[in-house]
Amino acid sequence: MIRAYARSDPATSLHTVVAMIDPDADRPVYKQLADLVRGQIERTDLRPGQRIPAEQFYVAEYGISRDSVRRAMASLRNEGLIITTPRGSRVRPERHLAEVIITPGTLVTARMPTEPERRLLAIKEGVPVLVVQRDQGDPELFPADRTAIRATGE
Amino acid sequence: MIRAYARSDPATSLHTVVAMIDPDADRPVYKQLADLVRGQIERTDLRPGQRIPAEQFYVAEYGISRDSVRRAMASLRNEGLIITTPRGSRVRPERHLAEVIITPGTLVTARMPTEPERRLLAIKEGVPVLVVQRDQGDPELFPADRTAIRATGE
DNA sequence: ACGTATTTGTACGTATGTATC
DNA sequence: AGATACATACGTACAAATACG
Repeated sequence: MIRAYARSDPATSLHTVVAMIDPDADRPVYKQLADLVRGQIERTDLRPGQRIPAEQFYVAEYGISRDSVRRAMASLRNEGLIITTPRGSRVRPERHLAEVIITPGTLVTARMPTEPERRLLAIKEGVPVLVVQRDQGDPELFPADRTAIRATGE
Repeated sequence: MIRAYARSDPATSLHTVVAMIDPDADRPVYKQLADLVRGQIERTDLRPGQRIPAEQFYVAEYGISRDSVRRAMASLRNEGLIITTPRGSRVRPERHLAEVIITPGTLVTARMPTEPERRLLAIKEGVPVLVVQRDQGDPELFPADRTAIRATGE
């Protein structure tokens, strides 16, 4: 259960329900914040491409440490839900997937790229690679945020 | 380039080449350590299933902070290279993949599971899910460390 | 059964660097 | 130049889980 309190803004007379974070809960603070922001993304309260509040916002809003905020954001990055740059974080934009055709016999797996592979292939955190092993040759790697695999009859 | 120094152990008369970490290098300390351990895993100096030294070992060995060690290990976890429990970390054991057969038309993508999905499906950090979208029905999820997709003619 | 040691997990603090607006 | 925001890196403290004597 997510705790909340109601807040009124005297300037706008708007009432807002603000989720709370309970430092004494069983779930760690940083996971509570991750859950909260993940929920906002899944409900599209935060839409693809939209800016996510700065770390300091969450520090001030919930009275938690920057460390906890950063660990929450790291979780969301690793889930592929947000993208972070030194200018801030955004909800990951909608994916446009190019299709790669595979023929019968082809084997497909997925794994996370190593950090050097990420740099080499310009892959963001939280994005797996599809590993396509065709009958003979070496496995080919495709970033999963740009690629879908389509099976054909021949 | 990884810097190193030679060390002699008077008790055993063994000479060892020990990699070093340069706090003044362009590459961050924690990435240098991640590179170092990743290399040991790729060269199978550290084998699948084998115990990885405790955080304190790296703190003492390289004179870096626990924070840096933990961030290096977090990187390797997110790359799916190691598994960490409250008792320590190990090189991820060899995968045994069950094959899932797909017929022509089927679409396959991959993404990282959310943290709640991970708990639900008992998926470890650094393991993507394969998303199999058959002609009609809902997408099915398969943990990529237990599943390979095989395309067939019909 | 019980305490102890080991190891990772969480959470706070501080400081400084870097990139961008 | 200054403000903003994230990145790195050091420190501390205590909690939780597990293995062992």
